[in-house]
Amino acid sequence: MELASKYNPSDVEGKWYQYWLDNKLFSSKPDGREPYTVVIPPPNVTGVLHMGHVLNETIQDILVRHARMEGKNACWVPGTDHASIATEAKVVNRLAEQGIKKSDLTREEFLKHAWAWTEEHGGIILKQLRRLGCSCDWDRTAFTMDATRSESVIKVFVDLYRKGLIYRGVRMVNWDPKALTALSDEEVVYKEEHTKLYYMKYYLADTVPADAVAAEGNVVHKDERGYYAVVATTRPETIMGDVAMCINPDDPKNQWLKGHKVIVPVVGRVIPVIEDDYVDIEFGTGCLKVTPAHDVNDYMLGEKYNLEAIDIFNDDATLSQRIAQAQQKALAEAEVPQQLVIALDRYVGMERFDCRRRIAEDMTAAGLMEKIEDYDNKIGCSERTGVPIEPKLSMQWFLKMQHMADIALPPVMNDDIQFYPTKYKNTYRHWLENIKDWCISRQLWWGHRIPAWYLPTGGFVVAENEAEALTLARQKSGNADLQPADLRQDEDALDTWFSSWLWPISLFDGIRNPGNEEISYYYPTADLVTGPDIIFFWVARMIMAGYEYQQLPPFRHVYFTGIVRDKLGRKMSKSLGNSPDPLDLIDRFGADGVRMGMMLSAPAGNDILFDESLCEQGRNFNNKIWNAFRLVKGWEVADTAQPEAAQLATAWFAAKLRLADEELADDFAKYRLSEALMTIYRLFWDEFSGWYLEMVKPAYIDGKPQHIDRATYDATLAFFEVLLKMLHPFMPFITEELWQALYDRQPGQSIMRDELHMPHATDDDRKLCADIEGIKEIVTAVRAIRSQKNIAPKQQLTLEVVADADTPQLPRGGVEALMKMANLDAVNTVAEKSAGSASFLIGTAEYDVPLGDLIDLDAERKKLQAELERVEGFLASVTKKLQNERFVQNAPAAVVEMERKKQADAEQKIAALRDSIAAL
RNA sequence: GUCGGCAUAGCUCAGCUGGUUAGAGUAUCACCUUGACAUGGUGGGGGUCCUUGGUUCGAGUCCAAGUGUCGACACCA
Repeated sequence: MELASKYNPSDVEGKWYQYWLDNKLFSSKPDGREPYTVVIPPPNVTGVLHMGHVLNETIQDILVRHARMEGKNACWVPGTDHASIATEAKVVNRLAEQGIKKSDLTREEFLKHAWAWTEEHGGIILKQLRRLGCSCDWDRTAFTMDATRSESVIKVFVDLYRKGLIYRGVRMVNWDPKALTALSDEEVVYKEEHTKLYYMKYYLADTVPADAVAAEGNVVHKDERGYYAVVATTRPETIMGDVAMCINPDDPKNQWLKGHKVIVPVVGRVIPVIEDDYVDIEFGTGCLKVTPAHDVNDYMLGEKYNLEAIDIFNDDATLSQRIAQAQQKALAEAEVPQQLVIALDRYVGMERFDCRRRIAEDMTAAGLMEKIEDYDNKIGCSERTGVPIEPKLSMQWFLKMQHMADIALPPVMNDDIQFYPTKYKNTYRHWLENIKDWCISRQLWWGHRIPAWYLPTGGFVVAENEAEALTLARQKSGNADLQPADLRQDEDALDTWFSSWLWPISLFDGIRNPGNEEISYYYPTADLVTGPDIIFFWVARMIMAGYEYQQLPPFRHVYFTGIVRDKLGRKMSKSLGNSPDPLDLIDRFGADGVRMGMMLSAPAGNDILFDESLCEQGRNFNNKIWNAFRLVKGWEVADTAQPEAAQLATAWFAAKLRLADEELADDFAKYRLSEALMTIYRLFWDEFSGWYLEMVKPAYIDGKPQHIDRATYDATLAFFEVLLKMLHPFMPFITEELWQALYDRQPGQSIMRDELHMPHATDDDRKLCADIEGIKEIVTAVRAIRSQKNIAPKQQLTLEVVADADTPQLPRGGVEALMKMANLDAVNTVAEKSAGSASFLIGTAEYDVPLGDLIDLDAERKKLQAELERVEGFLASVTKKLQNERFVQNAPAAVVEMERKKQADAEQKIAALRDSIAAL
């Protein structure tokens, strides 16, 4: 078999993926084995693969393939999310490009377009996951809006409503004026902005007695128009909704305002001054304008003091006609100076930020603005559309969360569900302890429509379908003649997360069909791999749903990945253009190379600084494996006796593999996947290729490679197979390719199903590995001498072992191995080191290499002198420790003993070094 | 503002319940066009473990304060 000297991933990756699919190697059915279940965090149905996915999906695939090779029944369920608001926004945009406005379409027409878009773009990302090698059970592919999932969502809504956990009511919600929908608190992100703080004049509407004004501590404003209070705000346009001014009753500056009335500038409405200790005396002037319709805290004040809420905006955050009406009403009720009033008609229909600019200008011109200052503020914006949200009073559906928090907090706190890294337990607890009700209705069409029907006479019923709704409606209204057409279904859809919180259950049909074989077998799932940014959106809510509907956690472990950043630490983003296209990377480095590049620096929970050079490292590793394979498969086998060196090498490497397996098991148990990969990387590159293969490799005689003995050959292939299996979860493609080529395989066989079970390592294994480490140290020392003296690797040298009671006995075959690895012609035991030789110490054992003319006495002396100084320094620190009585008294005997040994060894080394220097 | 994480080689990070004058990968330097692999081999250099105190016989590791940095949450109109 002729093999190219370079591994070419594109030749093999597509081939083996198809092979895995053809042979149904990813598919899982309940059986007697232990299940290992992972549900994918469903990507947006119309999304495309980005680096964050690559990280996330690679980790899942590693865990799944690892479990599969342990003999578990691994089941990784893929699927996509309908992403209500994001997808609807995309569809609206696309329609806009075609000149179609959403408002011109009926719900049915719009949904037709949305489904068309979904079918056109849906599933692209799932295809891309195949390029990455993901071993999902594709027959199970689900969608949050497919029939099973949709029915599950509706069933849960009805159930929660009937339990009294879902209610409908008017509340202050986060309104997205671009998407024209309410949002949950979690969908609001705060952005730092440079804004202005406007100080506006609110003139007194009545007379203040002179003594009240004169009282000490008051800060009084007065101009030719009279007395006025100053109110600071970032949103001057909202004065149109002002219904009160509020001061802190203990604020000395504003005592004179108590019990009076002020005039809202521009608007002309006369409003009372109320008192509440909510107001911060230190902020601004201590005077707060109260606009209950447009601020959460003002809403609270409005409730408390029974104030009217004047909604000044339309749904798209343009100024409503209502402001003009309210002004007319106000002006009719009280007489106010003309100069304080501007007719509000001019602002009607204006966009909110235009209005802010205009009203600030108008007020300044009218002398109603005291001053304007720069101000840094954090503005709540819609996570999806990016526009500032508008607090708005609105009728919505809510889920009561206290009960959910009560069932979801304990299991995480007591580690029934384990978080990696554990720091997220704090974040989780904090959120659950301060939880608010979840606004679950969205003014969108793309999503699960709320199963509530309104009766013609008022009131509503909640039911799983129209027929059931009709029955309930007839009962409720007492009108047995009620017809379907008399009922009107709620127009709103549910929050996307109201379907994804059921994902681990609904994927196994556990909502519609409780206790079925699949849900009983696969649930709880094993590991969830996701980003900490959706800990509240998704993780916490899945835990709630899990306990509410299965009385069990949805998963046992949560692995939080970090954010993928570029090598400068910047978040990858489209606008920065610093995000590589994963498919392009796969084309260039192979999927295995990209997976390795991703995993090399991805400790759980830390952000990862992604650098293409890591993929290059992955590709190089592939090439290394490939070439090791070429070497081994190129050997010609003969039935000759196994050399002692090879006997030793095979025994050693077998032990090494057992030890490595234990290390890997530990890494996997702790989810330290990048460390596991690094362990295998070094095992393959350094130990196997660098040491083992070099030890057993047949020599060349007269330019011809010798044959290898069968025992060594067989052992080597077996080692290779174990290494491939260890590596398979990380690099599925090359390991399959080589596993298939290593031995004759039956059709349909795969490394994926070739379980890896290693015997435990023993103390003998550890001893043998330590012995080999000793040999490696000697080899390295001889190589260093070559390097320093510029002696060609081909030139043979002689090693002398200075015999001594402490000189370690090399294991059988050790000398032979040593000679081969260090290219020695002999290893002689001597009583005294030769003159003109370079010497070195391994532990306390002394070795030297006679160099004849090549010896540079000066350099040698310098080297030995430096070493002597180092050891003397070391000895000094050890001796100091041992002279400290308190150390000898207090430290454990074993520690003291070890220090004594170090002292003795150091002394011995020093003596040997002095001898060597003298001998020069 | 409240809470939390992190700070170790140029870079990215290990370093477990304190106990060899601190390790890996990568980068860098020197040498090597050897017969699996130059996407390679061999060897080398590189660290006041953020600062200051404390506990201890002993601190990279534990405690406190500070500095820097990142994040979560809460926000002042």
